[in-house]
Amino acid sequence: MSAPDRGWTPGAGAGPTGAPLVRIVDVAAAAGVSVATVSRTLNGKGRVDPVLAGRVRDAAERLGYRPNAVARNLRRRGTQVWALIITDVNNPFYTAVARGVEDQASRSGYSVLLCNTDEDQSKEDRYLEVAAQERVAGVVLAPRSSDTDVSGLVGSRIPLVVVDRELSHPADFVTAASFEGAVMATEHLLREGWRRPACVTRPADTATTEQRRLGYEDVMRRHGLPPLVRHVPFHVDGWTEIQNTLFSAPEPPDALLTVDSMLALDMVAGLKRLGRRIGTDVGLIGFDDAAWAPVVDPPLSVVAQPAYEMGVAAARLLTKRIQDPTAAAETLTMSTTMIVRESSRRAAPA
Amino acid sequence: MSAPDRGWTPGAGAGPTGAPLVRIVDVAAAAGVSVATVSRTLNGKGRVDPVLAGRVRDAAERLGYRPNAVARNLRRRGTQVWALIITDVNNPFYTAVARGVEDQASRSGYSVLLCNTDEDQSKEDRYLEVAAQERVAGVVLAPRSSDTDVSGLVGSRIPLVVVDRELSHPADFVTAASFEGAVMATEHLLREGWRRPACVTRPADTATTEQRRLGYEDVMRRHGLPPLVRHVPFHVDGWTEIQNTLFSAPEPPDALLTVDSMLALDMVAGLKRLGRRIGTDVGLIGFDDAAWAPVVDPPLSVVAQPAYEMGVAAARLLTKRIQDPTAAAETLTMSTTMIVRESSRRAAPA
DNA sequence: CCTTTGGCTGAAAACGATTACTTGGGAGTA
DNA sequence: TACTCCCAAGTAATCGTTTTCAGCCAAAGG
Repeated sequence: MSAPDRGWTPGAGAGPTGAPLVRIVDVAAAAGVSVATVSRTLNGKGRVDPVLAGRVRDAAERLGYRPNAVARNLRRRGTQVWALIITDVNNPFYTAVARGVEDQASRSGYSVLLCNTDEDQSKEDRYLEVAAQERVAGVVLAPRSSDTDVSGLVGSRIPLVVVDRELSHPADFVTAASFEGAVMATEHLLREGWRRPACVTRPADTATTEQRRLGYEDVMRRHGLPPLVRHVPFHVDGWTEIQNTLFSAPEPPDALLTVDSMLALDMVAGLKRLGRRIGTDVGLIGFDDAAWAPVVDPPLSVVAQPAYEMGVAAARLLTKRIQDPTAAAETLTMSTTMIVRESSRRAAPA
Repeated sequence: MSAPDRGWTPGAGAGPTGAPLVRIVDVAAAAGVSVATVSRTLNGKGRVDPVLAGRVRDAAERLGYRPNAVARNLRRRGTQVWALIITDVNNPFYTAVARGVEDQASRSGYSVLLCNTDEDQSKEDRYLEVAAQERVAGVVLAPRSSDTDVSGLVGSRIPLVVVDRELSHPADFVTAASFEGAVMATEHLLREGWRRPACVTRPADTATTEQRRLGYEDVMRRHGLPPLVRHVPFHVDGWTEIQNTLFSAPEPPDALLTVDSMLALDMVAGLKRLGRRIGTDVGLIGFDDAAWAPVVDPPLSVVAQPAYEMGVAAARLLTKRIQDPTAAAETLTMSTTMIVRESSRRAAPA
């Protein structure tokens, strides 16, 4: 039998538009074989006569056949695609994670689709739903908050690895030692002689930045100093808030610990506008070693996270999880390192 | 009729693993209606008795039914998903474009999946193939080079909008006035009194950066000056190359025009290491107004592109293209603006 | 009281691949 | 020669939806 007549013959000078796509039956007809043989040839499964295989490959080539992955995924009940859901493509930490995930994924034969939630709960919900309904092979998620609802993924039995921020739902989890990093940073500031370091952090439902705040407060308490903390929303110039509160108070801070690199950038710009010299009048240390950290004025001290390696680790866990969905959930905490540049050193006033 | 027996009853205390997913037939059986009625209810198409609709929604909720989008896409012959293929997630220009595309897409009811090709031809090929086979509703592509092969998309009749870099294949195209931007920047450098500005650009098959080089050379020629050009590969520290060539020559340049923000960063770091004072010994101006540009030492002059707006425009064109695949291809060139800070001003030596 | 109309409902046919199962022919053995 | 056995190729079931189409029932009109 040949393909059902669609009033159109493949390759016979089809019009500029509206010509139907070529399907496997068209290839089969053109090669004079059955669809099964075409499928087996193109997928390299089962034995097929070299002569027929040649005819099939010729026909496929000639007609410009492009298998419909949607149909294939339906039949195979699975894809070779992961979704990586992050909260901010502008944050170099997450893009570094993304590259790690991507590199490791392609070694295992998966493609990675990146979804940017922009710290917006409704966008995150939407992407989680898309991932669940499109039945991706797995998801790497940096959740907006620990209450992010992953029931869609769970309901669709989609393997999940959480990265950076903890989730209340149990799952494989890759993170960095945020608390310890903040402890290092705060102790460093005090050692340098700063007297009133403050912590500029993100909303309290962001797990990782809370760890950093807690690390800061822990050190302050041990030194008998009153903690100074401000929570700054995403998507605003953090400096405005800080200037109106901390720097308008009778006793302003003399140093700042920021929990991510965008906040650090806001502080550098703001302090400059206010005429405060960083490293002399005010100490500053941030999280994440962005590419620009060494060249700002003055070079920025940071607590660095192994972002790329975290991505690789997350991808490895996801591969394992796909192979064995029943294994117990693992948590991987990678260590942070402090990179001291000039912004946190206490220089003598000129 | 009820669902074919799979040896498992939905909601009847299924085991921890391996329990099949809930399908539409399961919902239909539980609600005592046909699958057609379930589909109509859940999609809000056609009239359905409120009582039955209630039973359906109850059953769907109770069983945790999650429609299989793969099957739906197959039947509907289409998705609500776009692919956005960019060459570098670490480049703030592209992430700004991505946010523009994303915002506009979601206004039109599409979800955007981001693919990062890392300036790697094989990765780009892979993602184009995935997009073509997965039959996404449309693609926004920032091509690696003008020879990027989009025949897969064309063959699968997938609407395409090209952004930033031109493609030899005809398609809707959104770009910025690179040539004019480079002309502005070069004339500005000469006006400030720099005598030997050089151009640090990317490989010659990158359309946009070539435009910038040409703009630079055009000005140099008009001023009767010999052009100084170096092409720097992606993924390397651009400075090494520049130091070993331009700055090892008998007559080194006294100013640099870089064609993207990562190159500018490399130059700032490198010139510092070499002990050259930017704005005094050497002038510097880059492309793209990255968030860090105002806070490096000294603040970086740039030619800014309206990246976010370019993304929005690309998304608009794609929506139009999807509605009318036959319309003539459009090209949109958005203007660039020069932001002069200190790095390009010629300060008197201290 | 019968017929027409209109609106819901359900049965079944797509969608386009993969793959289990069937079939037929050739080779090998008794 | 006849009977197995094996292997490649083809037939048809399947994946889980959406959507066409036919049928049924109730209401309305003649």
